[in-house]
Amino acid sequence: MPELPEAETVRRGLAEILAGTKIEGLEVFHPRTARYQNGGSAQLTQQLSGAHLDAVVRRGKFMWTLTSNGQALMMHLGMSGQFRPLAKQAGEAPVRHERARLYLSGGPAQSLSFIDQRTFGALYLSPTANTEDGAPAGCGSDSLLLPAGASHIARDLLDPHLDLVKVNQRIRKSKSPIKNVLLNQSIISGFGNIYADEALFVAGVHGARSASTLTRQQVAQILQAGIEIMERSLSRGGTSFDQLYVDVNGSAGTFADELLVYGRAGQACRECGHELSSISLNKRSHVYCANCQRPSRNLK
DNA sequence: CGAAATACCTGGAGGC
DNA sequence: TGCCTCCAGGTATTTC
Ligand SMILES: [Zn+2]
Repeated sequence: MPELPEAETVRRGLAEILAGTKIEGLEVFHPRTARYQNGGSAQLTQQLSGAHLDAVVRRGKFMWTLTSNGQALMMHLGMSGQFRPLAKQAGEAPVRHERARLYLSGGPAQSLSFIDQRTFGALYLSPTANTEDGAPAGCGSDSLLLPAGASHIARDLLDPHLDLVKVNQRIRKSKSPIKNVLLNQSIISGFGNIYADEALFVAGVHGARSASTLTRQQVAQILQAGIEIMERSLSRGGTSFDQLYVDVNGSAGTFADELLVYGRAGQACRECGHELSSISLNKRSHVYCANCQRPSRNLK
């Protein structure tokens, strides 16, 4: 499931494939992939044809590239999106789960396939505006132009312009379970179910605890754990838990075997040996160690 | 406004 | 072997 490290791995691959190229054509094989596009796949195809592409930028799990018509081409992986340069010719039948295909010139790839089993991913054009804080919109470019489609997304933990002090305060204003707050992309972006569980475990905080009951130091520990885990995962190409995630070369990430709690319910805690528990939080599973992560207060 | 519930989608896994 | 139900999850939308 693509979260920040997986999105950044893909962004780096996409940057080499897309930056400086021209879109010669576009085919959309599944209308849901263009569901956020005004006018749907017909408009997307029409407006992208002939467009020149700039750098590939990422904020949280949202990626985009600025186009020569003044918009941003948004590219979101959803939970199973993959971008693959498969050297397809126009008219060639789509491969399994291929939802859209770009035809390119001026770069290393003649085509780029968007493959997305669960169709939670999306391609669409969005207008842009300068960031309010005057800093670059995201990772991958110095441009301040932030797409409207990502304007509600907070800066992420690997963004040098993230204000950790303000984020810490904002998190502790919420009475919601801390894990729900971490998953709220308008407060802090980049976390998904995997890295939220991992960061909470490392910080020794139970995900069901109300964020407002946590100390500034505890929230700082969670955020610092998130930074370190995401950086380590990124250095290993991300987490390929179930093969739905691969990079632009089709390679899986290798961080899955370093996960401490995600997907390990019922197994022994790698810190203390206690059997890991799982509860439902926000309709998502939360795996934790009842010994290392106390529901109320915690002293390790 | 914040926050919670709901819908979307597909295929793997498990029960019978 | 086939059919059924449950589960996974990022995000936009709806509801309160
Ligand atoms: Zn433990």
